[in-house]
Amino acid sequence: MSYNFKEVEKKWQEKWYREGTFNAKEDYTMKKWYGLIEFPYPSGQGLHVGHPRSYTALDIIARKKRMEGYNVLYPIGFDAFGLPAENYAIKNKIHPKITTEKNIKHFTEQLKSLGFSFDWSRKVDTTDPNYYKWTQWIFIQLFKHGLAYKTTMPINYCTGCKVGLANEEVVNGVCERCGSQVVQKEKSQWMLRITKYAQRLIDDLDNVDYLEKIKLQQKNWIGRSEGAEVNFKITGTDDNLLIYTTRPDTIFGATYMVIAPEHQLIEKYKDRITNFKEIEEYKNKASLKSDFERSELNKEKTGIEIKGIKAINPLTKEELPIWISDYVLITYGTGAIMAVPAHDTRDFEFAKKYNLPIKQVIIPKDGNIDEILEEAFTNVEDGISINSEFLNGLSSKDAIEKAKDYIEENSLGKRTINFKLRDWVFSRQRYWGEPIPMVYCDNCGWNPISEEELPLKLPEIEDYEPGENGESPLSKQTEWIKTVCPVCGKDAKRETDTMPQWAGSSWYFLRYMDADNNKELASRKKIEYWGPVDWYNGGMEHTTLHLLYSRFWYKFLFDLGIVPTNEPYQKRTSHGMILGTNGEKMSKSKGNVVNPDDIVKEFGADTFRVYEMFMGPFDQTATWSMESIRGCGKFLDRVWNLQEILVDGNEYSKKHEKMIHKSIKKISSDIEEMKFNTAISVFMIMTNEFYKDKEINKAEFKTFLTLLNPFAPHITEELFSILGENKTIAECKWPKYDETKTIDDKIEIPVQINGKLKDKVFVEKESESDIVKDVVHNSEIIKSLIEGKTVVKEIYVKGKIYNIVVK
RNA sequence: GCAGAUGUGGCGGAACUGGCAGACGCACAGGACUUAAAAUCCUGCGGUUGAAUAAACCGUACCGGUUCGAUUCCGGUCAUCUGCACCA
Repeated sequence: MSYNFKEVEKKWQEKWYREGTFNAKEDYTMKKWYGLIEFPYPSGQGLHVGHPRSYTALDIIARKKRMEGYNVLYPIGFDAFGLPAENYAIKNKIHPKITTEKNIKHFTEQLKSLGFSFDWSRKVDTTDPNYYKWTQWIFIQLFKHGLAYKTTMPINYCTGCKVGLANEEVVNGVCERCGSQVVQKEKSQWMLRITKYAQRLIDDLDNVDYLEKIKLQQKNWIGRSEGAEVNFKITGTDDNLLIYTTRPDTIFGATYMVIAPEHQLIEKYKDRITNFKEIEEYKNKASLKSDFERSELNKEKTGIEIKGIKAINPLTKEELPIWISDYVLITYGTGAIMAVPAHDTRDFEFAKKYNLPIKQVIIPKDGNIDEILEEAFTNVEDGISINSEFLNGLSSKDAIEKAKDYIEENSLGKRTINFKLRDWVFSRQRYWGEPIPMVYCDNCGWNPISEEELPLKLPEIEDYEPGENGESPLSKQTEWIKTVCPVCGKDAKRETDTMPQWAGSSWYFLRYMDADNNKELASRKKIEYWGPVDWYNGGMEHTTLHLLYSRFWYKFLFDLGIVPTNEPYQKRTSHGMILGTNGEKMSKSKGNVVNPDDIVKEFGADTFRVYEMFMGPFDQTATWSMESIRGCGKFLDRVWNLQEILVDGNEYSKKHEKMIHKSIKKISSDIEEMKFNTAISVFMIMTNEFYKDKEINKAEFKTFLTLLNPFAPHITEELFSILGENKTIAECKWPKYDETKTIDDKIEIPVQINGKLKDKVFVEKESESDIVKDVVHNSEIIKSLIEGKTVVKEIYVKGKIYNIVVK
C-alpha cells in the first residue's frame, strides 16, 4: 500500500484553511499562547527553504500547545515594503503594488502547501494603508514626544540604491542589500532617538528569556561604558578641552591629547594655530573617507600636531601637545581623548610612530617597570598604580574609582556613561515605503499632519527613478507635495522621504492581536490578553536591527500607556541557516538554490517538514542533502505501512507500554527545548520497535499519531481518520505519560575494572550497594579478572555504574 | 585585534547533572524477493591485531591536569564559524 501524499495533503489543507481550524479563538477566559515567526518579505523568488525551518519549528510547538488546551495565536503576514519591488518597478515599469500583490499570492500558496497552522484570518500586510496608517500614527507620537527629529548629518549613502542607510545596514563598507559602495554624504534626515532608550534596552534584558548569545550581542551593540569626562585647560585661555576616558586612573600617564578631525576646537582657534593650513588639509582628506575606509586604514594611524595651542593636565599641570587624528571619532564620547600610550594599545601605536613620550603609571601586580615597553599594559584586573601621587599602590579597579572621586571633588569633570548605539536614521529617499506624515512650513517648521488625515497614502506614480541628487522619487510629485500647514494654514510642503523597511516590522506583532481594528492600532483588551509574545523565533541577523528597533518602539508605546508591559517578547530563540548541498550559502549566482516547491512536489510537505527538523540541531547551520531527505520519506512510508500490522486494543500492550510512556516524556520535553532532531529519532525507534514485534495496537497507534501530528500533520490526520475516529487529531489532547511507567524495575549496571567496561549485571532498580556487590562478585568474568589481584576500592553509583579498582 | 560559539566514524549527528562513546538517519557492503532493475525486507558497518560472532589495544582537534572514572570539569595550544571592529 503506497502513500499518496499529493492527494492526502491537498485534502487536509483544503479542510483546514476552509474551516479556519487553527484560527485563534475569541475566548478570553482560556489560557493563551502567542507564537511568532518573522514575517517574510514577499520577494519575487518565492519562499526560501530557510523560511520553513523557523515556521515548522514554531508550528510544531503551536500545534502541541493547542492540544494542551491553550488558545493559540500563530499568525502570519508580509513585510512588503522594500527595495527589490521598487528596483523591479524602475526596470520594468510595473507598479510595486502589483508585483507585491502577485508575490504575496505566490507566498500564500507556498506557505499553505506546507500545512502551517497559521491563522490566515489575521494576515497583515505592511503596505496596506489600513496597516501603515498606524505605522504613521506611531511616528507622529514619536515626533510629539521629541523622539523624532530632523537633522543634517553625514549619512551612509548607498551609491547603488541611492538612499541613506542606517549603520546597521552597512556591512563591510558596502550596502547590505545591493552590495554597492557606501559613501558619506551630508543630508537632512529624520532621526529616531533610540539612544534615549539605550539603558532600558540593556536593563530589561534581565527580565526576558532570550538566548544568551542574543542578549550578549544586543549589549555589545548598545555598547555601554562607564567613565569620566575631564576638562583639560587650553593654554593661554579660560577654555577647556573636554575629553572622555574609561581609565581616569591613567591620567598621570597622559603625554599628549588627540582630537577628531571634525572637532570644533580647530575652527575656534584658527588664529592661534600656526600650522592651520596643514591641519585643514588633513581634515579635508579625512572627511572624504567613509567610515569604512577610515577603519580599513586602521593599520597605519595618521595624525598631525596642532601647533600653537597646548592643553594642561589638570592633575600634573604638565603642558601636553594636541594632535589631530582620525583614530578619534567625533561621534563617540566628546570627540577628544587624553592619550596614555603606556596603557592604551591605540595610543601606544600612535606614540611609537610619532615618537611621543610613553610614561608608565601602572604595573602588573607581581611585575616591575619595563625599561622599554613592548606593548601597552591594559589589564584592569592585574594593575597597580605607580607614579600617580594619591593613586599609588591602589589596584586599577580602586584607582579608577578614586580618580573619579577626585575629579568630581575638584570640579575637574564628572562621571559619565557612554553608548556606542547611535540614533536611528529613519529617512529613505525611496518610493516604496510609508510616507512620513510631516509637513514643512516656512513659519512653523516641521509639523505632523492631523491624525484624522491618516493614512497619508502613497500617491500613484509612474516614475520611480530617484530624484535629483538622490532625492526621493516623491520629490517630483509637485501636486502631492503641495499642502497647507497644519498649524497656520499657509502654503506648505510635504516630506518626500519615506520610512525604512524596519518601520512596519517594528510593531506588526501587535496588529495580529486585533488585525481589523480601524480605531486603534489594537484594542487594549486584546493587547492585554495576547501580549506579550510568548515565543518569538527568528534569525540571528535581526538581533541588532529589527529586534532592537521593535523593542524600542514597544517601550515607547509602553510609556504612552498603550501596551501594558515593557518588553514585547517573552522568549526569543533563533534558527541556524540552511546551506546549499555544496556547503555554501544558497544564492542564484552559485546555482545551489533549493526550491521548496520542487521538494514538496517530489517528497510532500510532511517529508519536507520532518527533514528540516531532523537535519541537525535547530540553532546550528545545516547543509541541505537530497539523500537525507529521502530517508525521512522512507520513515513516513514506514509509518503509513504500520496499518498492515495493526491489531485491536484499547490499552497499550504490556510489551510496548514502557516504551510509549518513555517516548511521550522524551518527545514532549524535546519539543519544548527545540531538540526536534532527537524527538524524530524517538519516533524512528518506536517505529522500528513496532515492526520488530510485528504488531501495533489501536491505542498505541493513536498515541503515536498524535505525537507525530505536529511534525507531519497530513499523514497523521489521514491515518487517524482511517482508524475510524470521528474527530481529528487537532481536536485531541496531547498524550500524557505516567512517570512510574517510565522507570524500569530491572536495570542493567555496567561493571568496570579500573574504569574499563568488563561486564554488565542486572539488578532491581532500588538495590543497595551490598546486594549489587554480591551480584557483581558472582559474575564469572569479574571473578576471573580480579583473581590474584588486590581490590583497592569499589565504587557503586546507584543505578549508574559499578567500578572496581584493582592493583 | 576583541567577544562568543564549535571541533565526536565515510557523512548529518546522539550521549541527562562526571558514569556503557558513536542513539537515530544517510552512504556503503553482503543476503532475501525478482527473469532483471527499482522499491521493500534482513544482516553488517570507528580503527589496529586476529580465522573469529574469542580476545586485546587504540580512539571524541592537540598537549597536560583533577578524578575510581573525562566527549563532559580545569590550564594551555591549534583550527573553523559568527558578531564587533580605532567606541578612548
